[in-house]
Amino acid sequence: MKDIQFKPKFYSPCHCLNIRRASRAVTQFYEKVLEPSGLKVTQYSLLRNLELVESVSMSVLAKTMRIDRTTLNRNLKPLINAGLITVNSGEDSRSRQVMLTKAGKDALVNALVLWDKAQASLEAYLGKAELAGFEKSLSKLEALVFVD
Amino acid sequence: MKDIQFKPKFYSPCHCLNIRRASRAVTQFYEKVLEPSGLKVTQYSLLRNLELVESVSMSVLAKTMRIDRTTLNRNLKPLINAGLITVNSGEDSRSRQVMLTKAGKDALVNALVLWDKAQASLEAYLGKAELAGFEKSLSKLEALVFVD
DNA sequence: AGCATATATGTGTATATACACGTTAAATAG
DNA sequence: CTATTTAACGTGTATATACACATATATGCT
Repeated sequence: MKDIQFKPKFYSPCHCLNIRRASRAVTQFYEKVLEPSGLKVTQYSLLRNLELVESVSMSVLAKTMRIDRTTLNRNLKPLINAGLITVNSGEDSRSRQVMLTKAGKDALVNALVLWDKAQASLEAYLGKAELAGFEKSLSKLEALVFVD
Repeated sequence: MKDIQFKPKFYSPCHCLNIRRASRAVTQFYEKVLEPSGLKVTQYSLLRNLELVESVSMSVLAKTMRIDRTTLNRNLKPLINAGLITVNSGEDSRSRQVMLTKAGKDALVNALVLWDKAQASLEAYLGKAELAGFEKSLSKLEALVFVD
């Protein structure tokens, strides 16, 4: 990580835009680091969650990952096409059980090193203390979903 | 804003996912408040930026708003279709000048009240002090775009 | 003027996000 | 056991995001 050039900060009043811009920047940073693995950060996170369980239904996975169910549905598509996960019907013939393939596990192992690097870079960049406070706020903001 | 139910926080290590989830939550919150105006928060922000100038080229607008040029291009489409903005060629016949229409100005006036409400809610929710610190971190993270 | 380069923009493609709506199957009420 | 309700999904549609690539025009150099 080389010299950081803090560009002059233009006044931006909208809290929503502020977090969206930062979210894009952080995403691009992670994507760049993860790029050699061929995985997007969203895809990495999906595989990462699947690693922890034998198999999960889509609803449960969506709830666990706190993303919209229909978004999850679409996000799984590229992983299916890439052969990194499989989807089968469970006992409840409505539900669909998602699980990692061997290739998926391999991809994950490969990406893990890169992800670690991105995480460490970010921690060094912002500092552990500031990052901790920052993420506490993030956590609170996430609960906005439940507020009218 | 009624009682807030802080759901049990599941451990989520990835800094990138954390900000992405929070960004989604904040976005959904703003969208809900802005909904009566018929504008998305992104669209509101575009109109808001156009309010400040007679007309701007796409590149300059993208740079000002710190969003990708090609993203801007796509984001303007719905506003053009809704008749809220117009796009004309400037003196430099490569550049395209964007400007608000009367309808666009009206829509903006209408949305402003709602946006104010959303802003105030968020400030009350997180608290001015915490929000200030939080946005300082956001600003730093935004600069990640310039980091290798 | 003529050519190389830089600038301003659009498009193809792929992913991400989420609301509204529809379908199928399980669960429950009567 | 049938009818209604609930649960688990998928899809249509629309927006957001961004990289790679293509096009047109302005600019600078010789």
